[in-house]
Amino acid sequence: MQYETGLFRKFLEKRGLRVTQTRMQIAETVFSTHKHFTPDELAEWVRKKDSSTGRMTVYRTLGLLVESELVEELTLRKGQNLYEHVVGHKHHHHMICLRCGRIQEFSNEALESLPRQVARQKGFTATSHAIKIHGFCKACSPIANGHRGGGEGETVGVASSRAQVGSGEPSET
Amino acid sequence: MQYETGLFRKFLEKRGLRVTQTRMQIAETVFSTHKHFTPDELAEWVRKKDSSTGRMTVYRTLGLLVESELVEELTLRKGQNLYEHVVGHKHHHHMICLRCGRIQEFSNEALESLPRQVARQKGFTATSHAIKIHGFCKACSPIANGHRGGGEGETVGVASSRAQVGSGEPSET
DNA sequence: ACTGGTATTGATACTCAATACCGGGATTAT
DNA sequence: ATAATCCCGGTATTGAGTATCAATACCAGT
Ligand SMILES: [Zn+2]
Ligand SMILES: [Zn+2]
Ligand SMILES: [Zn+2]
Ligand SMILES: [Zn+2]
Repeated sequence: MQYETGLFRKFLEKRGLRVTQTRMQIAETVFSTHKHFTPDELAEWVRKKDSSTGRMTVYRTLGLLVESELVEELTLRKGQNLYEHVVGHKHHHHMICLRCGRIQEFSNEALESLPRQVARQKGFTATSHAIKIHGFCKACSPIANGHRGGGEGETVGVASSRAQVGSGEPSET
Repeated sequence: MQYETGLFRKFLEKRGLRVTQTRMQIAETVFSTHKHFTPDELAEWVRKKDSSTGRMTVYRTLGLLVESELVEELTLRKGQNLYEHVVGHKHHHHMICLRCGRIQEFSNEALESLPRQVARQKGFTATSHAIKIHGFCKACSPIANGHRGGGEGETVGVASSRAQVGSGEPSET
């Protein structure tokens, strides 16, 4: 985490931006966890150290963190966006459970190189890619079995949020 | 297109919903093209046939079309969501140009089977997946070459919308 | 230390997409 | 015909994210 804050500091300096305590405190909070989080959750965490920190500043700093490529913006669901700290965390993608909303990570060698190649073939220069898998997690698969797809009156695809931020703390590691 | 409307009709009946003219007209409009569209664009198209059609009904019917799995909801960018008619259109994924915003489609055999397998290994039952590639399209690649990534004052990643709905008509095929 | 100039911050107001709600109208069943 | 539903479309509301702006913090030079 020392390392990440160093990188962010360097980024700010290169941009001619000031290294303020507020910014660094937001960054530290982000770097202190590898959980996915929303801007509002982050704001809440930050306010435990400095209750005066405004929502706007959190949004702006988050923007800087994304530009510096130390944080990634995910687009996994509607509602508030999710972000994650990516330094020191193996590049990965996400599986989203349609029933409980839990988000699971995975990574695979072939899935990393292929997209880039396919793009190249079309004259497209890929800089990044994101893979999103929808379905049912281990716990929910048994329940959901038997009736998927089609048009039953069951309404499976709900619950698309919640169930993934546990405590009110970023939680180390 | 005859075919798709038939499927939608069947879906409505199975659900005990009424097959109304408004609903079918919205569905027909959707099925008459394979372009990506926003709810408001769709509403505009539909109003060329029946100017009294309300925005709400378009949203609701679009919801039904998604539930029936005849239409897919994409999550490619911020702002208004994009939708596309998927029946009779080879399953594919998307490349989004960071400069001009153009969206290009692609498909690849290996990329179809792999995600499902990877998910299975983790006890996850995949029902669908989406792959999104960011980068620079053929036209924009030369321009963008030389300076990507890092933290220059260049601000490359703009223009994230526009440039993909040409006419005010759905346009056959 | 003082001063002038710039960057940062946070409250408020605003935009835009999506949803909730409701009353009137159409359709179906009795 | 009458009652019970379902459908429709306008309006109000929510919710996430952005723009604005005055006050403050910071910095460099004196
Ligand atoms: Zn689950
Ligand atoms: Zn992740
Ligand atoms: Zn382009
Ligand atoms: Zn497409």
